[in-house]
Amino acid sequence: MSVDLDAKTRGKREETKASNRQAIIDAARRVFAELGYGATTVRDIIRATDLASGTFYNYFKSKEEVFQALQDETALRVRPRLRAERIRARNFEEFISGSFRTFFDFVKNDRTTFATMRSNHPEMSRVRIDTPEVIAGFDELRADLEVAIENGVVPDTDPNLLMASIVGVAFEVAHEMLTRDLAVEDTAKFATALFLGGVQALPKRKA
Amino acid sequence: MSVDLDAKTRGKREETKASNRQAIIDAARRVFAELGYGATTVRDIIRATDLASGTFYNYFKSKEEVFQALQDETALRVRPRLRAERIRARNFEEFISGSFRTFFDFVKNDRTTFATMRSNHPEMSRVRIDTPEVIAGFDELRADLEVAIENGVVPDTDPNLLMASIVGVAFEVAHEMLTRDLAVEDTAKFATALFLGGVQALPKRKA
DNA sequence: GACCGAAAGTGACGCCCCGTCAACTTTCAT
DNA sequence: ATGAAAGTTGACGGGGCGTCACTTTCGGTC
Repeated sequence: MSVDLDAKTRGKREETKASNRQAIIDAARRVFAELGYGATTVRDIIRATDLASGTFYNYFKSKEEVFQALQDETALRVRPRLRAERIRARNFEEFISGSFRTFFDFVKNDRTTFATMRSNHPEMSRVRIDTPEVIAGFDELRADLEVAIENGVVPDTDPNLLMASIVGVAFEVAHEMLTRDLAVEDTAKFATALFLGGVQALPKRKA
Repeated sequence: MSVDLDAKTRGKREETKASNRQAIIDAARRVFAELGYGATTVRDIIRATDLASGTFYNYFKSKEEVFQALQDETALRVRPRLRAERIRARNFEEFISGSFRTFFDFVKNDRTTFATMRSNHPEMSRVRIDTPEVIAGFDELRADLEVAIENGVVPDTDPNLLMASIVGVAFEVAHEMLTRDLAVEDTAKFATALFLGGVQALPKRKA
């Protein structure tokens, strides 16, 4: 149905264009997961599809760019959940705890994505890439933090530093959670307590 | 003098061995800084010395391995400073604030190293690699945290989660500090306040 | 339905990097 | 002085890179 609809709506041209792009992204996801980001080549990716090597470059400039597309796909799945959680929150505690719980839950249920997101060489290095979609997600978070500050729920502190702290803790603690197979709930409680206690003590923002 | 001494002590053999190794590491530092980690090749590094390509492989297996050596050199410079600061600390507040101040100070005065440490593709991705020396530094920190917990200065919480949080905040906030050219003192105050306030609220460790 | 121009796919090509290895040079102990 | 061990060298086969001339596919026009 939807294929027919797509075909009629977009024509065969656009149709295969979209499906080729997705085929490359899907192949990349598989290959990255298997070989690790550093070890995989554009050739590995294209070999995992039924396209020719030249075709790859009609869609992406490099493996970095496919990787970014993958990141964006991931961010696109997580962002709405985080946003929903923040909207539901009735105070700063729910804001923080809901965000951490949602993020850790995603990480736990999607280890592979998170691992690919973080690791170049398995077990050895960790990477985090900021793509437009990821940046947009961070901006959204910062905007909400600023609202919390305006409402006096959070002291008038530097929202960017606060955001950086939250992000740093989220990623690093998530890694620890996976390494030691901790429960999402406990991990979220830890991170939440740290920030709820800590935020009250933060220094006032400078002029 | 020291060259002669070295020559006599170790013989010409060991002498040039050490100097070749260092030449490669130094070249790597320059090339990484100029091209970024991802873009540099083993050939780029070896071309920046007066050695032949084959010689590289007598010293390192890959560019990853040189990179690790660089990381270790960095860790070797920072660790003693952090350790000294921790030993000087007379309570948990000094422990935390001294560590953050020292680390941020290092980052500020050594932007290039930190940038190379963190970035593959300038402005886009960030990487942190755990080499033996880095891991040893973390272990040291965790051991001191455990002592603080035993002494009752810090609640009986999970030291690994606490360490992950500190590390996450340290790196992420340092990045923010560089990006916006914040003062070391202010940045350290922020991070310190967050943890001093937060630590008291942390959940008790599970059995 | 035949025709044509544009869009997309193809894979061979030239370039460079990879890690190895046989030949060569240097060191050092005798 | 000499020979064996340690270390250096760069050429080599294998492969990935990004490009480009050529082919195929699509869709609008008559």
